[in-house]
Amino acid sequence: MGRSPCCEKAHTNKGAWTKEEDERLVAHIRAHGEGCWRSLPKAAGLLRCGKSCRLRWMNYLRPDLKRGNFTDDEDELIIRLHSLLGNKWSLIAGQLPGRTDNEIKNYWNTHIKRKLLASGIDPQTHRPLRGGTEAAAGSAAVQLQHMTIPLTTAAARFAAKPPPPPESSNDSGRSSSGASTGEPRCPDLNLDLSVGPAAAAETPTSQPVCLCYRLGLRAGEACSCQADNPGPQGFRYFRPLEQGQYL
DNA sequence: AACCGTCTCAACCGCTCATGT
DNA sequence: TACATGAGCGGTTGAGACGGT
Repeated sequence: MGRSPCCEKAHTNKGAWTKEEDERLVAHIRAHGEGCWRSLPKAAGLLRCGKSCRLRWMNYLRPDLKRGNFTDDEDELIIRLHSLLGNKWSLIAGQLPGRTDNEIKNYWNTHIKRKLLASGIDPQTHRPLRGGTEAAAGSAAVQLQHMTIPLTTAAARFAAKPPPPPESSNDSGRSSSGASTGEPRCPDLNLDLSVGPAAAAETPTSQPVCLCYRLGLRAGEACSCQADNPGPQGFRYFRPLEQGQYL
């Protein structure tokens, strides 16, 4: 028995949103706030699936969205984060204020992927492509060397986590996040594994800490975790793993 | 001007995860 | 513990924009 559909498909609109629908959605969220997406369409008088409303709000209508082209800094950050996290677009988006996972995913697929390929870098593994020209490989090496990011051992292990054994990945659609080659992701990246000053001073590796924090982001700076409220209600903990232990 | 191929990106789909009962 | 439900994620699709011929 499959799960029930998220909405009554027969009575919902699909496709592009109209201006009126946008206005209704924005007005409703301004009045009642985000959340309870399932019941929102009815409450807002929209013939849309709750999922569709959420997506429209998150990706297009949210007032804090940054529109326009990606900057070079954003490009570089996306590449760095992708080399660490793979296709975890929501995690990557979390480090880019005003950008959405969908936007970053699209940008990656349409621009960055091509840019990396042109530089002789495999966009999935972030390693030089086999059979590439020496010049391409050389430029790849330069770029990889440039991708030095302060990382803790925990985050580095996260980045270098080997893929699950084939028998455990019966999931057809979700196995493409990064290294599918059987090798650890970007094992020869020049990752600076030294603990950043703040993290070194305040977060010994035995303590659970926010991943954003370990990536060098302070609270309020892209990271939405609450630095002044540590604990399960504040940080989303990322506990460092023991040697040989993987997520 | 018309056609065609390519590109972009908003939106959808199917799935997993998190949470409540 | 098992199940139901809602939220969120990542891959994919398709309509419209754009550029070349």
